Amino acid sequence: MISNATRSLSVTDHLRESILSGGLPAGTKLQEVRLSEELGVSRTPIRAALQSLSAAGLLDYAPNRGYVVREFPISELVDAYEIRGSLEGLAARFTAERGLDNSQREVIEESLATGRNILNRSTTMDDHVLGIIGETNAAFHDTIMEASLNRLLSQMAQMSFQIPRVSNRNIIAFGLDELRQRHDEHYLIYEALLARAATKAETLMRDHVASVKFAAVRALRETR
Amino acid sequence: MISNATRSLSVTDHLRESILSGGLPAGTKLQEVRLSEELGVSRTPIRAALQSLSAAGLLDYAPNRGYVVREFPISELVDAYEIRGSLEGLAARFTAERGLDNSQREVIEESLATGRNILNRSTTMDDHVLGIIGETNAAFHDTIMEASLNRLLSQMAQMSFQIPRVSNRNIIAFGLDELRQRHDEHYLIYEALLARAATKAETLMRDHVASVKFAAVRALRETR
DNA sequence: CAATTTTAAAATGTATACAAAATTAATTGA
DNA sequence: TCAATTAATTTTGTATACATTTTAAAATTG
Repeated sequence: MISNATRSLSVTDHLRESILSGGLPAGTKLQEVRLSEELGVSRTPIRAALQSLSAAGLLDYAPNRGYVVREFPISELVDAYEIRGSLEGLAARFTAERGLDNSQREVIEESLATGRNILNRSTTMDDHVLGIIGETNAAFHDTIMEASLNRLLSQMAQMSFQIPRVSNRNIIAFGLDELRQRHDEHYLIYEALLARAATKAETLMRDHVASVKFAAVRALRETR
Repeated sequence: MISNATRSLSVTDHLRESILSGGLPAGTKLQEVRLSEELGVSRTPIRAALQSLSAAGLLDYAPNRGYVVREFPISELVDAYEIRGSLEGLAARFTAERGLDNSQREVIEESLATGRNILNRSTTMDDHVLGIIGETNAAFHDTIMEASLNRLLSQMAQMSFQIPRVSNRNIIAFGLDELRQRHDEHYLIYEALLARAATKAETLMRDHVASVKFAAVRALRETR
């Protein structure tokens, strides 16, 4: 199990992981005693975790009836990308208005350089490449979200990432060329941020996420 | 205390109310024993409530250090309206795409009629008028959010309402004429929804919320 | 036999006791 | 006196026992 400050937090991480990975499919009833026996802790941290995941939107809850892994209809999953586009667009706008500090610029520039390097060198798309791209992509998006200086926005973005398959780290496996296009868009967004062009940054970011959405929808169609 | 299915839920409602009303100002440390004595319940439901409000973004939490009522900088409050605008805009678009069912149309039409009536009859703005307008306004916005058929979106909108003073029920007290303008915008939005004009509905809704934002910002400036 | 009621089992909600961590107070030593 | 350390207190985290509600199984009745 993931190690954390408290058992409650560990259990929360563990269960979230199980749900997002599909180990606990939608509809699964999560019973406190069963889980406490399985994970070797008392009901107290289990209850805390269930409540937390319910607030995060991963579980359905009814008083006196407990928690159930909630269903994620495909339509909602597609919508989640639209929502992410709007939220990250807003984040880009706020960040353009407020500016990036030195350390934030550094992080973004490093993510751009690392991404550029691996995309130039690679001819095939293995797990290594996907892993690196996933990290640099997340660093880019997370930094902009952080620089927007808005907790509500960050919290909401966090929520949208808790929808299975909607995340900045899980790169949808489209071709290298497409990956390069997405990376070029990062450059353009960064330029707009440096130029403090708020509306442009917002539009570019929204369109960028929309492109990712198209790939995700295509991937979804193919796997089913 | 508010009556609910469980003590945990009652305590949650009670504390939320206290925070949003300003009874528990930002920075207040919420200690479990103290609250449990004050509210006459054990620590268990108190802990559940604190966790829930923390997930909702009203409290800051640190392991082994407890919960503190979080600060809401004015800038974040203004941003919250931008976020609301985007989210409700998306809701309008999804609803236009998916359509309203009969009962939803009924609710909206009744809210429009009730609002029209009271705005035509009234010459001054007392608490009665504000109460009715608040209700009809909330009914209008809530119904569209519900009709968007997207849980993530609804959940996020719910979050933005938990920021003090950002809510569809708390009408910012601008003049009757302005209230009439806002009400006319409701009509236009409803028309766009009926015509299934997705982009138009989204734009109208976003602009509508932006207008409310301007009034809110103005009101904030005056009260400080 | 089917439908309803009653009863038993199991699950969630709450209180409380104990453990561990953090905070505060007291003590020690320079 | 002041800093660092230690001890005491307070606060949060966890386990467990009991209460209440829900769910299921069994019994009853028409």
